[in-house]
Amino acid sequence: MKITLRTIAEESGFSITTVSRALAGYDDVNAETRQHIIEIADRLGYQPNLTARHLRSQQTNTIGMIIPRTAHFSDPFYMELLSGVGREASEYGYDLLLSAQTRSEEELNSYRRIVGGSRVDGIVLARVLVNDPRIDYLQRQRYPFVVFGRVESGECPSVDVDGTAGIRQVIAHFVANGHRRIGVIRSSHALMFTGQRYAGYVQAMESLGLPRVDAYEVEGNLTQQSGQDAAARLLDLPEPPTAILAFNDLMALGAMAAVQQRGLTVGADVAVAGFDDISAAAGATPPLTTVRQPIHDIGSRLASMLIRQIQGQPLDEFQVLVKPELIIRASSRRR
Amino acid sequence: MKITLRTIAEESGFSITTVSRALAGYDDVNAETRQHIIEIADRLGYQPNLTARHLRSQQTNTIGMIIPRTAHFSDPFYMELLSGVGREASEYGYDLLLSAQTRSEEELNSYRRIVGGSRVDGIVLARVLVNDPRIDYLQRQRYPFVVFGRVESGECPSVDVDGTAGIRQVIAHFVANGHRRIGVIRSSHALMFTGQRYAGYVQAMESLGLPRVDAYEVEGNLTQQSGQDAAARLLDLPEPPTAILAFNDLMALGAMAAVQQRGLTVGADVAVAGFDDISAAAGATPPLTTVRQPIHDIGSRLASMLIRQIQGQPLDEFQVLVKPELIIRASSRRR
DNA sequence: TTGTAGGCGTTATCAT
DNA sequence: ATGATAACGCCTACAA
Repeated sequence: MKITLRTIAEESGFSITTVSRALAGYDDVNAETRQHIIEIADRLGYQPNLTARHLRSQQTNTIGMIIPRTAHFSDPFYMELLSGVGREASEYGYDLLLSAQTRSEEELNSYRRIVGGSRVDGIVLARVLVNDPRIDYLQRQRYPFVVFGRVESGECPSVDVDGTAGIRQVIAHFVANGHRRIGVIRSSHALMFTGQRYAGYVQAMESLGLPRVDAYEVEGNLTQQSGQDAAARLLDLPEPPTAILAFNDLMALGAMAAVQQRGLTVGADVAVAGFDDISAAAGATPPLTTVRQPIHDIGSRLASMLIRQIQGQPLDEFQVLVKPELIIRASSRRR
Repeated sequence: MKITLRTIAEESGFSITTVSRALAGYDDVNAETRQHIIEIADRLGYQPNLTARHLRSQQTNTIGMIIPRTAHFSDPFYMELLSGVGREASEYGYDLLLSAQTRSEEELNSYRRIVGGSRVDGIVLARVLVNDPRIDYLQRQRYPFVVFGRVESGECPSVDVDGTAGIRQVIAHFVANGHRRIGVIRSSHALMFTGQRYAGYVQAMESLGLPRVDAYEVEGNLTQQSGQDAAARLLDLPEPPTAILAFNDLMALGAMAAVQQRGLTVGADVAVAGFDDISAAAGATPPLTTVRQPIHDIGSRLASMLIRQIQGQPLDEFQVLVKPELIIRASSRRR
């Protein structure tokens, strides 16, 4: 049977009000009374009903993350982000609510349900789209949220990595290693970060005086499989690229698989590089050259920005831009 | 401003009750009335307050996992389990609440808070201890929960891997490769699975006629660092083991590092094997021989068992035992 | 077909 | 120092 304030009130003979205040530590309660009440509460193992408390206080001490169905639950990017967010949230005494769309649900509806339903106090958003309807929605609702990425229109707290600079570094590295035919497996232009990374590609090619070849540019959907398929198309070209740059690590790992499937050696025959530095990147065979974004730390940073915002504290920095770091590993070295 | 049933009631001129029933699809509402109400609800973007609904219905459509502080949030074991649990939960339309202890909190208190506070409808438990106080607590509360692992006393739904058989296979594999001096980095005997895996070790050594040497047996705490330290102690012995078996992959990876730090070659000079097959295992250099437990799938299985239990459906199997599989990779092959 | 009333468990306000 | 009352937003007997 559930122990509520009422149980303790009846057991002790005091009113629910007094019990509530005694347990909350208010000082307008007789010391003996409090003692007595606390004793009973302990004996009965009272735990306040959090749902009721949340309803009453209109806050949940919980922040939320919604995992898109496309990313599945095992996308390492989300998992690392998650671990950073969760870690920091727990420092603040917040719980983390994870929600995935139910089978038939539209993604935006998940947000409506969770946000409109006051299920959490704030939301962490990742993989921002160009003209992201989720952001429109959250802004209109004036709901606390933070973004992994960047939002041009309007201000919302965000942390992003300079994808343009990151990709420029990769291309420069390729070229320094003698590559001139560079293939790109980019992500959809619907994604915000694609534009930034693509700009890095364009800038680098121009400043290095290399022509951009249409056929060297293919699109993947961020999964490993899509990277493998995309790389296969590149390698099937009459004059295939000698270096392949994928816009995330998962696709880069797929590209390595495609290269190896053709009996070619990654690094020696075809250089491959990615973006993210998920933990599988360092462990791959050969280890993957990539642009490191400290996903875990960014997650922590986002969580603390979000919680500060929820608690009405001022943010020291509103839009954080992290410098990415090029991690050169064997996948882009001529053996 | 928040849109509630009341808002719609006022806007439409009907009572809150009628609005509630119209939106819930009850058929004792005039078709026109319903139409009208739905229209207003849509226009205002009404979303039911989930906290209120949960309080009223006494259930949250949420299952919980509590991450122990010792494991941190980035322990790959928990992350993989999490992804399995989350995936399946979303199939059932359940959300997943993650909670870590707050700084000073005892682990059991996290359970008291979440469970006693009716924050979730059920709990997934991992890393069971011998005489686990959490299980005592949950059983006394008659709270729905499932366990990754095994519980001897009493019945609770669980999924476990046959650790004894798994470890026996590893030892047999070592011996078949000519190893006779076998070091073991085991986990604490406070953990339930340690006993099972240790039994596998003892059985294998006896049946193969090898003596167990006290000095070849060291303890780690499941982290990579502890594995590295433990392996260092083994390698410092006058007659160090030629094969090292760690009770989880993270410690095995640490052991590989220790071996390599001494300028020895993993596989050729010292064989190393682990347990779990976390994704980093296949990616390690060299790839790690390990006993595979399908953590992700087990997580899914657990979630579905838990939710069925919550919904009062009968379970087809109560205590599931999964056969583990020995995955032989380069870390245990003589080059 | 619609509305009134009560309660889920908590906390805040206002009397006493 | 203590208690009665109301409210958070929802749902559901029961009454009309």
